[in-house]
Amino acid sequence: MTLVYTETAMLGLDVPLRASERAYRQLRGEILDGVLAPGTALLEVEQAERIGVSRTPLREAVARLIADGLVVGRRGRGFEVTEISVDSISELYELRQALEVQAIRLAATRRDPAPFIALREEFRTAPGLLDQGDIGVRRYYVLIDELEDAIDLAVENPFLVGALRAVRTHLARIRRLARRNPLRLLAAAAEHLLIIDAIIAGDPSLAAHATHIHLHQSLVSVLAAIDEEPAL
Amino acid sequence: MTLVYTETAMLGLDVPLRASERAYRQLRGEILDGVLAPGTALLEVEQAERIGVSRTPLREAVARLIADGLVVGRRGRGFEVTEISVDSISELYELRQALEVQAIRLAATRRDPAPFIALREEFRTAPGLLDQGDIGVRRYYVLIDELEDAIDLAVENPFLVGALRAVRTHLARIRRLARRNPLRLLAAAAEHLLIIDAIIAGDPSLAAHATHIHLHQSLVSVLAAIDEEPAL
DNA sequence: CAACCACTCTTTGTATACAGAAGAGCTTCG
DNA sequence: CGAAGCTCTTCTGTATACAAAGAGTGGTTG
Repeated sequence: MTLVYTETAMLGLDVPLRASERAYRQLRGEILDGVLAPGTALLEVEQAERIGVSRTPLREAVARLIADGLVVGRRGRGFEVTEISVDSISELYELRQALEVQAIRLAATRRDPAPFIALREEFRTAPGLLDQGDIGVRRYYVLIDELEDAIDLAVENPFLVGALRAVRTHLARIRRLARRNPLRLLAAAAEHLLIIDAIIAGDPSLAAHATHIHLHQSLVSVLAAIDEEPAL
Repeated sequence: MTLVYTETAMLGLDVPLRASERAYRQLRGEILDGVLAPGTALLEVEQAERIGVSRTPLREAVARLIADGLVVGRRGRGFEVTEISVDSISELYELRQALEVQAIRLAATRRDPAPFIALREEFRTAPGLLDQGDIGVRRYYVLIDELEDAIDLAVENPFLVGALRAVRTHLARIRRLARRNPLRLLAAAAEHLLIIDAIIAGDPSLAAHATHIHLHQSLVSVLAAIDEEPAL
C-alpha cells in the first residue's frame, strides 16, 4: 500500500539504488509493459542472474510483486505472472468505481481550485492533441496522469490514494491489451472536462456521477476492444 | 492484496509452517493486539532472535507488514510500527465506506439469500447475547466476522474483497484502542439487521444507504470513545 | 503392459557471513 | 566552554552456502 522511495530516487538521480529496489522496478515495469507475459514462470536463479542481483533481493522484489497482485505463488514450482481474464477486468472496474467516485467526491469537497482550473485549460486542448497522432496521444496520457496526481493531492487521504494506486497498476496492464480507439479518447476527454468542472464548482454529487458515467463508458470501451482482438 | 495461505494452514493444522510465515503471523498478531505498540522500533536481529528465525525470513515478514501498512521503514535506522492518529481513523473510514458500500451493493445484487437468512436469525439473538457480559460480546464479534465472510463470498470480487481485508486489518487496531460501549453495540446490531434484510430483499440501494449510516454511526462512536480515553 | 516405487534433479526456503552506511559519543581544537 | 570532526559501534543490505521438499523419470514388479 505504501511505497517508500529513497530521497535520491525522488530527486530523480540515478545514484546506485538498492538491489532489491532495482529488481522490483525492473520486474514491475516488464510485467506492466507485457515483456513478461501473464503466465510467465519466474524462477529465482534465472531472474536473479538476468537482472544482476543475488537471490535475496530478488525474493524481496517478488514478495512485493505478490503483494501488488502482479505475481502469484505456484504451489511447489515457483511463481508466475498473474493472468488477466475478462472477468477480472470487470471486477477491477467494480473496485475502481468505488474508489474513484469516493476520491472525486472528496476532491470536489476539499479542493484547492487552482490546479484544476489550470488542468481545465489543458484539457480543452485535448481534441487538438488527439489529431496529432501517436505523439499527441502520448501527451494526452500525460495530461491524464497530471489530473490523477491533482486528484490524489486534493483527496488528502493516504489510504484511499494507496488503494487507487494499486488499481492503477492493474489498469496499466489492461490498457496494454486493449488499445483504445481515437473516438473513445475524444469522448473521454469531454467526460474528464465535466469532472474537472464539477470539482471546480465544488459539486461532489455532480463530480461523482460524472465519474460513474466516465468509468462505465471506459469499461464498455475496453471490453469491446478486447472482444475484437484475437488475443486473450 | 492477495494473501496466499498454504493448504495446511487452511485446514487449521499446526503442521510446521515456513519460518517467514510464522514470523509474519506472530508480528502481525502482536501489532494488531497492541503488544507491539505504535512507534515501536523493530530491529532485525532482536526480533529474529525473539521469534526464533534467522534474519532472512524475518525480513520477508517485515516486507509483507510494510505492504500491509502496519510497519514503515525509517530512513537509515530500521523499521517501526505505524502510528495511528485520529486523522488516520477518519481517513480509513472514508476508504472503508467506499469499499463496504460497493461490496454491499454487489452482495445485494448477486446474493444467494440462504446464508443471509441464517445470519438474520442469529443476529436477532444479538440483544440477548450482549446481556451476557464479555463472553456474549465476544460471540457477537464472531457473528460479525461470519457476516463479513458471507458478504465477501456474495461479492465474488477478489479485488474488492482484498481491499476490504486490508481495511479490516487496520480496523482491528483501532477497535483495540476504542473499546465500544454496550449501547453502541446494541444499536450496531440493529443496523446490521437492516443491512441483512436489504440484502435478502435484493435491494442494493437500501443496503448501500443502510451501510452508509452504519459506518457513519460507527465512526462517530469510535471518535467519541477515543476523545474520552486519556491515551493517544 | 501397466502401475507403483524409488531415486535424482531442480528449485525453493533458511542460515550465516561479510560489507557498507549511518548514528552516537568522544576527543580535540578554536 | 562550545563546536566540529573523527572513530567506533551498530545495524541494514547483499551474497552465498546449505538443507529440505517437490516433481519428474526411470526401472522394476505384479
